[in-house]
Amino acid sequence: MKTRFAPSPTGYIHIGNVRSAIYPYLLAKQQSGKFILRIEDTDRARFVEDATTLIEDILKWLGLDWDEGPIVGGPNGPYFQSERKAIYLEWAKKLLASGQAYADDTDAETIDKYRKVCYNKKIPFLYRDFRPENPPQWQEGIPIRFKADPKPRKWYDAVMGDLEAGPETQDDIILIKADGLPTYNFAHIIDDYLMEVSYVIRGVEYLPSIPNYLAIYEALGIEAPGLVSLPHILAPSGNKKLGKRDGAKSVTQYRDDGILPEAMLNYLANLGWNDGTEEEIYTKEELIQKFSLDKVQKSGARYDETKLLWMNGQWIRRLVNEEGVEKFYPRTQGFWPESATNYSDEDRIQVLGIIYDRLKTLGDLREMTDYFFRDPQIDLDVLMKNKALKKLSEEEVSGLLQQSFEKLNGLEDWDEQNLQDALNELLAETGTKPAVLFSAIRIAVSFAPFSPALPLTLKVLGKNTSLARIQNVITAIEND
RNA sequence: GGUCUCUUAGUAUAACGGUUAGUACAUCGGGUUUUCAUCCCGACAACGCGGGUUCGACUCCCGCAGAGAUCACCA
Repeated sequence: MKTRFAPSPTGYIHIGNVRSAIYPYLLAKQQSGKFILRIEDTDRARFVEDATTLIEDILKWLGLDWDEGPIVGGPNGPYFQSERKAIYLEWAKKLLASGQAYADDTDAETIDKYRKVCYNKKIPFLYRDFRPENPPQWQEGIPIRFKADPKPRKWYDAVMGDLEAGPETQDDIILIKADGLPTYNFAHIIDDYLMEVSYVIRGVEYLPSIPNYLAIYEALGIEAPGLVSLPHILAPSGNKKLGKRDGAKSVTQYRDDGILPEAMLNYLANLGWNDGTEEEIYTKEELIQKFSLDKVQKSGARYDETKLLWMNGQWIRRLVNEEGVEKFYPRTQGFWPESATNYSDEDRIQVLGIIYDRLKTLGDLREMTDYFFRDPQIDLDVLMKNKALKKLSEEEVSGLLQQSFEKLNGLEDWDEQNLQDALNELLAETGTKPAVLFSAIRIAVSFAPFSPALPLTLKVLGKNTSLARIQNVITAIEND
């Protein structure tokens, strides 16, 4: 079992196209086979300088390590098509020699004329109907065309099932362009053969071209690999496939926003595939074990970022619960607010330990933890207009805070249990409901729209900070 | 227009021809000593249409409709 991911370095990788890396990877690993990365850079006009690095970074981030390809090398390199020019030409010449291909110097305008003739007659345009009678001798600079031998074709697609196509689907396609580089249509066939790829997994947009590929395999006298078509991932709205124009975010962007690779892999693998059970959280290892092409959905699946976010939250909780906060902590590097800069890892781990179950992305840390690292801006309106406090006067709130201050100030050990007990006693002593007392303290200490459970928040804030903040609010009310 | 493909709630999906058509996200409601979230409970909500085959069809067959892909010296 050998599979491949063969992207073109034409820009960033978005969620619409990583899935065609994920499935081949899973399949290869499942069968203890090899996963190849090949860069299809034959289109020089669309070539983007850093795109290859970007592709490599994303695959590494997702944990999709390739066994052969750029960086790691392999027995059938090079793995950049631009470096394989001579190989393609050699194979094209074989076809030329056997009369299964021909040199064709017909210019674009003439071809366009043919096309228009058919268009006006409302008949399908097939270049083979206009095949030049006396093709020139091939020389550099002249494109090479395949000489189609159209016939009914049948093949099996592990996702789509049994497929067939008539002769009208096959035409004289360009094999080698005028610039001497091969077209995708030809290059991938040679590469997959030479690299011994056993399953070619790609998007459905290639499906209409498969009869042509079958014809080329036949002409070359080589066996076709398994041909698999993957349905598109659809944009959130409309019925189009997800693409850059729909604002499809790059995978890099999601990584930088704090999506975990586990969640990304899990979500994408599950979009259009399930193992027949109701399970939907899978580790990479489970995916490798359970994935199968015949359970891949045939229709396009709509991309749903909300579910990705939900799944990311699930993964954050799962990882923290399984391996502990300390082990998870390094992943949060770079996601903390500026105010946390001068705090130690230990301090941040404490905060992470009480806030992680509210995170949807790691990026949420920036918004949700600021008050742990610096004193919040006191805003008495926020305090007094709070749902639970708005019926109280400033004096009453101030009184509550004063009582709380004294009670908490008397605490010897500032730990969760003691804080909880003290708060319970305060409740009895002040004769207020939790909603009132806890809201007052919580807001005084954080001025945040929400925070973790009060005893935990106070504990992590520490005695000095907590008391100082309460005192500051009392003073602010006095001066109001 | 030709060719090919697809069709279960808003979304992703499950259901070897026999189920009150299941699950998850989203939405709405409720519960857990504040808030937000987690967690738990509950509600809403679907077999594109029309024929057949069958005792019985989401499931098999045919037709229709709708949607998508593709018809490059791009991949």
